Amino acid sequence: MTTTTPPEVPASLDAVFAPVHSQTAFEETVDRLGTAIKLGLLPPGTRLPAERELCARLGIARSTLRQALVALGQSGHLHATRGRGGGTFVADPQPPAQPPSPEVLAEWRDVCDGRMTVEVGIAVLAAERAQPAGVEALEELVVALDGLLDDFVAYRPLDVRFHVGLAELTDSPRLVKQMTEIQGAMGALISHIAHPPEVLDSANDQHRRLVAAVRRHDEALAARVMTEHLRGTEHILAGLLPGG
Amino acid sequence: MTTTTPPEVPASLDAVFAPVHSQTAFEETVDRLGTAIKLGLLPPGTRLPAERELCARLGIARSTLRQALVALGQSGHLHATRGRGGGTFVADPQPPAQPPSPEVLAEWRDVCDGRMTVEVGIAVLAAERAQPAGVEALEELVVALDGLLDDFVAYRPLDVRFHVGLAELTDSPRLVKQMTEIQGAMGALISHIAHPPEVLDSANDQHRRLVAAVRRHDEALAARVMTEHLRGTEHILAGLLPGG
DNA sequence: CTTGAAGGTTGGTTGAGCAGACCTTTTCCC
DNA sequence: GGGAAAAGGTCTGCTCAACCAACCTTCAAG
Repeated sequence: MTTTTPPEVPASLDAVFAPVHSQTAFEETVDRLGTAIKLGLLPPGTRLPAERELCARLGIARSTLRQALVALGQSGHLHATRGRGGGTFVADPQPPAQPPSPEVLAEWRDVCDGRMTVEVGIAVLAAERAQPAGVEALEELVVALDGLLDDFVAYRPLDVRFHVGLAELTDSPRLVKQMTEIQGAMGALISHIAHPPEVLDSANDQHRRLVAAVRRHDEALAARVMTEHLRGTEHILAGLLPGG
Repeated sequence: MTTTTPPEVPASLDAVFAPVHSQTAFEETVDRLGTAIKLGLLPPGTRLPAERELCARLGIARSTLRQALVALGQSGHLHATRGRGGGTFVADPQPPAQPPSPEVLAEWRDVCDGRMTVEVGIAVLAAERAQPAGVEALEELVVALDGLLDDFVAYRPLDVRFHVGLAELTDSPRLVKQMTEIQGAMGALISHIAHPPEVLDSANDQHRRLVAAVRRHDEALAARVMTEHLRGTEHILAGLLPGG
């Protein structure tokens, strides 16, 4: 046995030893359904599958699912009616969005960085693989968005659909999931800032150019337009939030 | 009340209702430490912090941490010595890597797609923000890698360091975490395929060009080189794995 | 006005995780 | 040589999330 001291763990590996946060089934369920509702993936009035079916699909016990449904009911996002023909429905109208918590605000730059990489990477991959059918669906969304420039509450769900739709062009479940997650994180940030029609008009113009680049399989252009598109939001946030 | 049937959930939202998999603290700990070891972030011989300190850092009970340490000990990745001056050490040498499971193989394309977006996005952001000091660290890694072209087992950990180092240039904890995760997923795929020196030489040449692009803040070029770099691995995998 | 499909309720069981005290081994240092 | 200190190893009891399996209540379709 030598007397050399063994190498200790360097400080650069803090990430490995960061606190673990074991997410319970209840928490993940609330999170998944909650973000899907807030993003407009489950529009107001939608009827969820019956509890007995849903808990089977989610792979959790019905009691656990009910905890989540009750929580989302108390926050006003869901309501349930009993008896035959009843069910659990997405509330219409939805409750007003909560202002972002200090923790969310503290890491807004990190969220934007995550969005930048995910969206740019997806834009490139989508440009590489896009099929005409998928591109046309996006073009329809762009047209629809043009009619909603003065109503951000209506604009936003379609905007989410556009970005998720872009991810779907990559034909990769993992990327679709990442996109919805990052859009959910962004939603908490941008739902409380003003979006004048000029801004949305400019944003949708970028959508249009992005679709054109994707259709032509121009990956570099798609990346550039997407960068510009996201930078717009970042600049607005930088002007309004701390640390900007 | 009208008689219009409420909108049901469309089939396109399967992702929202996919099974939840509540990860326990034990599982996440094994996963975190295990991948850090397998990636070489914790090199053989490294001494981990004492159990009492580590469980505090991880925010879990000592008994839970010990479960994880015991598990990693049984798989041969860790070994512990008792008494003053003892501790828990990363095993040297490490046990041979396990062949990838069928589940991992089944989704290898999805993993590669995830890697493509994460790495390309990070390359762009790194090119935008890189500081000279960080770039120099990467250049040193490239030089070191040049000397290991005929020894993949030694090459790989430094390769991981290179890519994680690139992520660190973005100064975003979230992106560093994503990079380590995707590298861990890749490790399971590529540790069992042949890597002749010519391939590694070519790969490291791409590293070199990537660093040059990052140093010059040439985002488009960085994206292009990174795409080429990753495509190399994909082609090799496509030739060896099902569904290629 | 029955019946079936839906949400709502209850109680018991299991197991992960926690807390903390205690034991054993080994080395450092007076 | 003999503590004292520092490390891993063990044990016990508690809490609470999650599960399971019934059973109850409501109410619209037929």
